[in-house]
Amino acid sequence: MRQAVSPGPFVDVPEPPDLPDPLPEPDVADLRLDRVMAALSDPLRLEIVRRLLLERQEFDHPCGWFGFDRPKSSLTHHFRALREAGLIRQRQYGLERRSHVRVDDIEVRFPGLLALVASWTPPDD
Amino acid sequence: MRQAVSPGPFVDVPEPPDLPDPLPEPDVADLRLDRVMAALSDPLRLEIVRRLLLERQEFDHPCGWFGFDRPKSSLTHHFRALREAGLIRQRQYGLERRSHVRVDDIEVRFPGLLALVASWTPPDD
DNA sequence: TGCTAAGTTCGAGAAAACTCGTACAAGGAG
DNA sequence: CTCCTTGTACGAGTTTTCTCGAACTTAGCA
Repeated sequence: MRQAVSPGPFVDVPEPPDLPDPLPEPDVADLRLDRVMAALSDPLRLEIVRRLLLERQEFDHPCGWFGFDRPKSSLTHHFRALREAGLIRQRQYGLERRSHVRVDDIEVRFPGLLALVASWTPPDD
Repeated sequence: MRQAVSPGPFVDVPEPPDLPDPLPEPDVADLRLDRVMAALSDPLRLEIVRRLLLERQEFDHPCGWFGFDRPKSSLTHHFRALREAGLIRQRQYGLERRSHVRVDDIEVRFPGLLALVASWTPPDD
């Protein structure tokens, strides 16, 4: 069923059971294109989603895995923006809060969008 | 050649020669995904692009054709945001300034993006 | 019992975007 | 010329977003 829903290049990695509950996030039916676009209008957030897509075979990545040179409170802000727009799902593992892209959900509602993000390259200026 | 570049459902309507020069706009190579996303993060602008796509067989549409109940200065603001992001091209015809989506350019740089906008429906709240 | 590490919450300052009124420019019809 | 229409430019007020420091929370470990 999962593959039938998302025939594109992005397929969710199957997850082991008994995971911690996801943090609050919008339901698939409540995803809004304008909100998603706004979340993806920031270069740092584009980079977060891009790298989550490229290295998605690894398990969910904690906030510090990206190596951004920003204060932790700034990162919290941007990850929350992505989660509240519905682009990523976050779960708490002990101290870490790990994230992954909601590939199936986004692909169903906005097919092809993640491919654009995956092929994005950060501006070099 | 044009069809080879853009095999998707969006193909530019051929334009008659001797058109007025377009207003200043970014070159195709300078289109930035984050800028385009920011331009499409506003519901009114999404609606503008959507309706330009749906009724693109008609000729370019002037600002007032949409019938938005907003001050003219607000509309100027939003149309300029779309043009500066590279989503629309604007030409001056006498008094009117007519707009159309840069379908080929966007489709080449961000394939599939316009399909998402075309199938968007404005929020009903 | 502390100590460290990951990340949050709060709040404030700065920057950007949105909205709109007003004044202005310029084409077209009479 | 005069009036009407389409739309711009400017500027101010408001709202949103971004950014970051400081204090706090919690898990794991020695």
